[in-house]
Amino acid sequence: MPSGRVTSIDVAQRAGVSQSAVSRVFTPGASVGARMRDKVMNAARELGYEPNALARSLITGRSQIIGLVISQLDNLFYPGVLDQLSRTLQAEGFHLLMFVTDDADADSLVATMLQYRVDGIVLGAVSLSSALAQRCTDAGIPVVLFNRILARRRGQAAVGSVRGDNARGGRLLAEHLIAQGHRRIAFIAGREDSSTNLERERGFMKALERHPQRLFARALGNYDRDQAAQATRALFRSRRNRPDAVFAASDHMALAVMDTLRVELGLRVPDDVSVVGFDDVPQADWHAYKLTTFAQPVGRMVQATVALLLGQLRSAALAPRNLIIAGELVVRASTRDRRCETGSTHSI
Amino acid sequence: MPSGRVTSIDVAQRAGVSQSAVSRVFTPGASVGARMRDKVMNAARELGYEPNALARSLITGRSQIIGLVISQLDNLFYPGVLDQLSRTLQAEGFHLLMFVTDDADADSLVATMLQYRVDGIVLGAVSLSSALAQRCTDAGIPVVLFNRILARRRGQAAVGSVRGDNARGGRLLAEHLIAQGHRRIAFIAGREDSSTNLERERGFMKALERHPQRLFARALGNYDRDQAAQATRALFRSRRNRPDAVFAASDHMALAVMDTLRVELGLRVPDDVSVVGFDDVPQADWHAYKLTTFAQPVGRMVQATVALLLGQLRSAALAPRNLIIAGELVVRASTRDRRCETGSTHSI
DNA sequence: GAATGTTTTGCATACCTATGCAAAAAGGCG
DNA sequence: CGCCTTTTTGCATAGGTATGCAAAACATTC
Repeated sequence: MPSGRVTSIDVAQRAGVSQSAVSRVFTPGASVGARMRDKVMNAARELGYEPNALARSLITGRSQIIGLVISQLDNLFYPGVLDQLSRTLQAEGFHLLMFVTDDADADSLVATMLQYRVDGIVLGAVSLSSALAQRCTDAGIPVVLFNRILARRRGQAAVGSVRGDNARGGRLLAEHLIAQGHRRIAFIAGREDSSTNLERERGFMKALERHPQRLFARALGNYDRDQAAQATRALFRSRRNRPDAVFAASDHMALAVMDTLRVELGLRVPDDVSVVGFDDVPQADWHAYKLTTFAQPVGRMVQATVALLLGQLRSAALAPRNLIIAGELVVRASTRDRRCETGSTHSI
Repeated sequence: MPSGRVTSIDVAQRAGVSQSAVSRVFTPGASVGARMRDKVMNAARELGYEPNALARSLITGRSQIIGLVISQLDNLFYPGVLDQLSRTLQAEGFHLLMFVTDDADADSLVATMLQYRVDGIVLGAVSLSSALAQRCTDAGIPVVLFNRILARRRGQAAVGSVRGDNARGGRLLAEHLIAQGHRRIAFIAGREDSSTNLERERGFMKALERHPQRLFARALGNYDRDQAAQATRALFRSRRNRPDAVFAASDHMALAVMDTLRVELGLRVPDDVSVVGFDDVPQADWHAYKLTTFAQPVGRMVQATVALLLGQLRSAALAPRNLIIAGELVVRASTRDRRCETGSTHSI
């Protein structure tokens, strides 16, 4: 019995067959006789043989590994994404090579992933230089941006993307606040270099202008809990001239806003101030918050991401696409209800 | 210029040197002359060459990949763990191959990881059959259980583990509740097949008995939010005979308990009921909760995990160890304060 | 039982890099 | 400049598997 790692050759010798026979037994869909299969399987079991996925990948050119970069794991939206993505890919026989970063761009990590010959790349809440995107495209490795989009210049490498309907979400939230009679609406922005914030803010602002209404105040939260709390304090510094509603560009920030309003500033939500967020993270539905928000359907977004990835993988000719997954307004109890002032919970 | 994947041979030809020279340039610490290095680097840059990590791993026997199985990503404790673990390993030049599962045991996933010849394995909130643990040990692959421990039988393969001081945490929480005058203390258990729950409950019960005091009631929450809410309803079904304090075996459950108590049952925390949890997840410190809990230091636990893993990797002789990382009681406002009934926040 | 078609098997090679060994080049010193 | 030591380089091979091709085994039909 061989001591260290046991190879297909060891199994072949033990079973009295050729190495290629062993290989075929472990290759789904290969042509193997029943008797041969039994002999090999027995020998393999006795020796504790497992095919070496690295060697296999070296030949086939497929590693069955998808690289993932994620930048905001503390943002409550992303654990769910990771969970679903991992499960979905596992079901398709792929595995996740994971990278966490704070950088807004993922270039160095993507370079590492290229060394591992990943079959595809998912970038969550993170961007990519066009130079590296080009390298991926050249290498035939599909890239999908999750929740981001690349400003596409002429002649630049095309990478796919999946995102929620940020513009529509911003608009619906604005319209909801206006419909509830708010006239002093403030906005707390996410990272200003992110396409999500850009689109959400733009949709929001357009809806305000259409009514017409000016933005009452604006502050920067950078998708960070502490900065969002800080921004809230700044917005409510004056005792005379305060907002009567706040739109935070993500639930993660909106929850911090609610906490700050209630505990530090002694204000009631929604009686004194309405708060809305974006994403519909699990915590938004917790009794303590019941946050009105725009729901991004994580499940469908992940499905789309995987579909895009595998589609390009299986047919290299397939052009990358930029998908927008529809979401919906979820009205809970963090916004006042003009018609019946009970603040009851209902969603549309 | 070669079309598809560019190899070290392509670079060698372009630079007019041998393939081994190219290899050496990309191998840290190899002997290469300055002139040679320049030639090779230039050729590599021009062709866009990246060493093939798979082929490299095949030879060196080191993949620089650590396999991770995690079973409860929805549990608020684990995103932080994942974040830190990934960063720490990245800093050491390792990468994470990630698997998510619901199963309590990780056998099938570990088998897959063995195929990828991972250098080490971290199992988060999940267990392993002794048979497969043995296979890992035989293959020289260190395994570290995070937040779990394996009942070790005689002659069984030894795997390392890192966990918080569950027993002490349980004891301190019990003593705190008793010191605040509670006499009807209920417990909501996590998964009963988990060592964490076992140890926490045992420490808790021992402290109760020592005072002496009986457990008022017990329910099962399985580390799940909905089940914890359900358990809360069951514990408070009777209007006459209710607990005056609840210990939930994890913060994740404790937060659900607080929500259920306040909103569904109209009880005040801590005035009517005190609530304590375990872990000190970020949300425990949110204004809406201010949960008294036992803090597990994620950072130090991750450091220990990585140290254990790399230690065994670098010196195969090193025996796996079972480490317990000290934590501390964090008293916030979810437990009543006997001395001054304001419920102010302070931690010890 | 021969002729034909189909499935199963083995042989040899390719995938891409690292590394031991020996040869070559460079450096040091009197 | 010649000799010796050290560094740099190339050669050849190994690591473990998949796969095209041709040979062998088997099945089918008349």
